[in-house]
Amino acid sequence: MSNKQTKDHIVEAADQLFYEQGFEHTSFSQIAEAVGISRGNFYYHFKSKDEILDAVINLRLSRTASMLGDWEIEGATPAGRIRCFINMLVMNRAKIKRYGCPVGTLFAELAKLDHPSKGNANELFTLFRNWLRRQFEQLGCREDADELAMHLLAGSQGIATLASAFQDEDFIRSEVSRLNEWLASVESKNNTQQEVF
Amino acid sequence: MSNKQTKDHIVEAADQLFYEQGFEHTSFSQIAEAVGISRGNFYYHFKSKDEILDAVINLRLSRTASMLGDWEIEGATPAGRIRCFINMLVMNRAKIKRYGCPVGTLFAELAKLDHPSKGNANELFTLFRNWLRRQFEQLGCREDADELAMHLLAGSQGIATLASAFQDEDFIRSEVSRLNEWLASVESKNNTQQEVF
DNA sequence: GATGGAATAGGATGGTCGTCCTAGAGGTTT
DNA sequence: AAACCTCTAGGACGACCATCCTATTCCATC
Repeated sequence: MSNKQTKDHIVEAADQLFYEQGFEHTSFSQIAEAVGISRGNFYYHFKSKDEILDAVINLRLSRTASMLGDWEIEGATPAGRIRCFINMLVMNRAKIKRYGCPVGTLFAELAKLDHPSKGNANELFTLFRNWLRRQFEQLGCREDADELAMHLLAGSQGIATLASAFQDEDFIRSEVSRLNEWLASVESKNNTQQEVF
Repeated sequence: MSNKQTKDHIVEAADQLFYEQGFEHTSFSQIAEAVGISRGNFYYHFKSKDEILDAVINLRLSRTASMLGDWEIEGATPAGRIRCFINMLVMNRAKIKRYGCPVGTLFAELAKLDHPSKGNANELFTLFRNWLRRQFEQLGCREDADELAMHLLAGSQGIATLASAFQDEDFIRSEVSRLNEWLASVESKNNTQQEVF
């Protein structure tokens, strides 16, 4: 099936270009050039540019889901799993510095365009939010689990934004150690007095 | 001088539209319609769309600078002035929810486009960063003033991003009280033992 | 009232975009 | 070998965009 292969190539090329240049600013010609096929041939595989966007979002959703699945195994404890999330910032620091967070920047663009797929893109955030919430619940923070998840998610978004703005990878490192210390304090507060702020 | 007035009207209309829809997605026709002038007449006042963008950024820079000047008067203490910054999130919560942070979203878009004015837009961040750094210095945090300023700036960016993504104004409120408590802890740590974490 | 520059209107232009259409290449089935 | 389906190429189309051009209006100055 060269059909499936070409379709996947298109989605992967679009995924990368949308990340680097944004959705609106990426044209069919650019994707075609990246894949090595003709412009008009797109419409055999996709009905519209929006359909490619949805495919890209679905690709990112499934990749994110499998990454979260890996972390479930990698991290021995709930706190260790949350640290996997935090470490993602350091792992991807070079790309974050250049292009920002793929989740945050895509959502921001689609929100400005008021694009129909805005909601789909938001599922990426929800995926992380729910996963983090479950980890905090397992940590014993039943009441505040979702609030802690949101706080951590917001922290990572802010770090990515400023690291990109000031072209500063060291900032990522220092904020990540800050987050790790915060996580440790949440852990200890919860272990000792079962009360998490 | 109806000249100056028209020019200002263009910049103000562009400022608003760029915020609501993004720079690239806003066309001359839309700005013209908002101002009530003809499309072709733009080029008497501005040589290009990029020139309008620069004028918009300068407008935002001067407005921001005057706002920071106001806070110098409003806030009796350095901590009070920093609280002015934090409270901005609550004051503008409705617009942040709809369109995100004007500074962060503009920079994110220009960064993706790799636009020449990316650096100018970044000056907005620098304005806040330096102002906050000075406040933390006056608070007694000489060593860590810039780091604290960046941390707070990142916090506000993350809050704006997630509030917009999840359409949640309450999240802004809860994170703002978190920030205020954080600020109080920075204050007390610095007053009592001259050591700021 | 005549003159001239400031300001405006609106059509023309060239380019790019997403989309559509059609001809045909390649390989499988009958 | 003929019919057929999958896939591809590449040009055509209409819309929109930023930009440019030119005729015209407005208004102050003489």
